[in-house]
Amino acid sequence: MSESAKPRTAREIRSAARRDAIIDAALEEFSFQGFAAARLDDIAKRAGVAKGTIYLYFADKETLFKELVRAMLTPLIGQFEALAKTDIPFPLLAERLADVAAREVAGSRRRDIIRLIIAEGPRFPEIADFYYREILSRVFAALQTILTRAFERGEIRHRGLVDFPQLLVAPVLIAATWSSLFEKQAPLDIQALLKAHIDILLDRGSAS
Amino acid sequence: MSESAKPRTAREIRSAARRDAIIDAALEEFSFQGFAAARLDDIAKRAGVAKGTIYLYFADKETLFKELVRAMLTPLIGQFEALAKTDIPFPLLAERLADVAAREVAGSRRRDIIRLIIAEGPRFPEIADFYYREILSRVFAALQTILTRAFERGEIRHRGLVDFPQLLVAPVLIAATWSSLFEKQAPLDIQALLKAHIDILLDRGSAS
Amino acid sequence: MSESAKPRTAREIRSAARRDAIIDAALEEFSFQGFAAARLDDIAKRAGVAKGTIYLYFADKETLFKELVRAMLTPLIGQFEALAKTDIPFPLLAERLADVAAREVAGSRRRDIIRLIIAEGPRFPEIADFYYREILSRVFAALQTILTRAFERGEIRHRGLVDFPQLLVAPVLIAATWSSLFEKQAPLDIQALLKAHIDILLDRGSAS
Amino acid sequence: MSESAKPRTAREIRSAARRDAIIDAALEEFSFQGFAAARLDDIAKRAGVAKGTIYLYFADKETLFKELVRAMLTPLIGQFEALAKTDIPFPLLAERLADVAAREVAGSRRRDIIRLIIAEGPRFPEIADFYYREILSRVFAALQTILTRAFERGEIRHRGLVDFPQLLVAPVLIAATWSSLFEKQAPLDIQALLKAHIDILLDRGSAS
DNA sequence: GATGAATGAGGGTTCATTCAT
DNA sequence: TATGAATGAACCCTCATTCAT
Repeated sequence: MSESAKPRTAREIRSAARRDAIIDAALEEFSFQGFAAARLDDIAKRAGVAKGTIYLYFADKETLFKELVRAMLTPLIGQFEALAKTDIPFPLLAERLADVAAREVAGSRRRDIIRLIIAEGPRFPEIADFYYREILSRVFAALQTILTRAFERGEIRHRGLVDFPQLLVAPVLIAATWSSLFEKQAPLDIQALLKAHIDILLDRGSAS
Repeated sequence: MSESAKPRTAREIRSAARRDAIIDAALEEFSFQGFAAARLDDIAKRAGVAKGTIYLYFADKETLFKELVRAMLTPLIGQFEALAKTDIPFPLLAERLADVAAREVAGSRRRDIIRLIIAEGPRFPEIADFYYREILSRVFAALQTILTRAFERGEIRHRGLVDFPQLLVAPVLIAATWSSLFEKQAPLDIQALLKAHIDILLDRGSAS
Repeated sequence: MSESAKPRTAREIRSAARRDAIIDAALEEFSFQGFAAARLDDIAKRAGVAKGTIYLYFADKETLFKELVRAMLTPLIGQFEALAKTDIPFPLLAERLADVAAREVAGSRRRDIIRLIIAEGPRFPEIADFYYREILSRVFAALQTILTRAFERGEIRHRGLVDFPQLLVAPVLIAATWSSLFEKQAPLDIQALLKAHIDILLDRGSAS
Repeated sequence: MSESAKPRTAREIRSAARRDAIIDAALEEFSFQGFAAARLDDIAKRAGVAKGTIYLYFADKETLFKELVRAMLTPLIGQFEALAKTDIPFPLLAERLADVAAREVAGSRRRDIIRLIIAEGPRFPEIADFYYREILSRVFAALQTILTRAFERGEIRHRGLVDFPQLLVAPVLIAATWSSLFEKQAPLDIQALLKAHIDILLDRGSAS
């Protein structure tokens, strides 16, 4: 989870493990309670460390929050950009993207990060900034490449998708929030939802 | 804004106005700060009343929050269900819905309520419950009626949309959150986004 | 103790009384514990208020400390400058000053303030600044006037006293700190000490 | 700086050096911050040792503080008592004392110890006790011998000085605190101040 | 009803002290 | 011996809630 160079000594390994444990616990607490309501006491307890220990790894609550977001999102982007570079037919690519999205979204942790960013973004402009700069802008740049190519090849029929790649990912966002909030009331089959989405975009499997 | 029976006496009118002022102020503060970080002091100041006055209208902070969500959402639903009952062609209906959504979404207040529900839902299951029961389930029931009819009439070509009405509204959600978080970094033309969405669903304006 | 205009309404009177009670309690705690070791909890308890109440009157611990010093010292200076303006013979004036000093010094409160300034001055340059600007510089200006006049009249025989008025007040300082620290080990007769000091300066009562 | 028997082995020498380094660092930190506000972390850093190392040499923070005071003051007294035993004329002796005082006072370290004792005395009665017993009482005993002899020889004309040796040292105290607190606002010529003091006591250099 | 001073529990943060390495 | 990561008690400050006016 930590993006820095692999630690070598026993102490460094334990230290990195602790840092990760704190980040994990923080994700759990922050995403359930929100930033303000989460208590460092609870995070410490969940991470199995003393309250003061958190301050050996993070300057304060806010820094912990920002590091958490950074740690969760950074690994995503490389994986995604790699996928964008492959020159496979769009229908195949779309299905792979849907697969990854469904798994990443279903994996409760990443879904909660998305919720956290939506929830706390206005109060932490740096978070929104970071997220836009490091993640969104790169994701959308890659998407635009993919979609332009697909449109030129005739794999998709609508310019609108090229202009608004948001339309491609919108169902992922709704799936993430829906399953986060209404799982109890009305569970959602994310895989099927995304499949239907792709079918519509590719205009296949229609009608009868 | 208050949904209760119209007040009659001068005192009742003043009282209702105060209640509304508090709710308005609360929306402003809650949606920017989140529930936990918002301060009753600030809400009172913004509403132009003393801190203690809030307790004459709401039992406590949590109750104020729930009443706020209820007050903001309840008026929406009637308006929406009325629209669903009209038997106009789907393309026309879709455009009207997009129009309403764009305006309601652009109107910062409602967009912030959506963000609030996403943010605080997990900590206030009653809010999520209420929202699902009173709003979402009714919205989706209406949508299903509309979409089924449209599908049977051949106005839309994909069953998937009938099974997952979420796909119809997903762009509204992404427009709401995007404009709430990234207006500064990359403003979004919501009207154009929704128009492109409808064009894709109706398979019109495609290609060249 | 508060230097502001006399409060009039019942609430204002109670409010001013509370402020004074807090200042009194703070003096007690700060002068015994020092700034860092003093606990707001103890100050509140001693003042008979809740911890939070202190923050209604003072922005934080540091402000309370500064206000305390200001409140204790400000009333002193006027009284002293008035004395300096009277044109009585120096020997008489010196005795009156000694009297005031002995009483103010013996009055444990002022003596503790002096100790506090000595103790915390280096860490609170603003305190040292304020003390020098508002108190010391004015005291020494007045003293210089007094001593110059006395020297010209032949009431004192040494220029050195005019150049270093500190020599006039040095015994007051030592009396204050001595009685604050070593009362138990070796009580000091402050009145007699100051009388001996004046006798030396005036070169009277010498030898047998 | 350590008063214990000279260490012999290499290890003992290193150990004694460390102890001294810690004491030096502690003096610096304690005298600037006061006992409560000084941080062992900073002392360790300044001494160039790890935090835990301090506990190998001192039981706890309070013990370190007391040892520090003891270590700084003990060497003073021997030097002073030696001076008292010499049978030189009082005017000469007084000038030598003034010289020593000016140098010891100007040397920031000792001056800060004085400030520390004044500041922390009430909270550490043992410190005040120790200081009175080991230093003050012996200093004043020696002074009384000196002053009695000087008075009997006619070198000074006032009994008061014999009864209150404090009057002899008061200017040293004021010089120490003044230069510690108000160097910036109004620097003090300590040598000249003490010279003027002696001139007054010896009744020389008077008038024009 | 309306006010806002007062309360005090709660949480973020610091730091003396310990102890495994 | 020496280290410094880890601990957790303690303290400043905030803020939801109460209540006398």
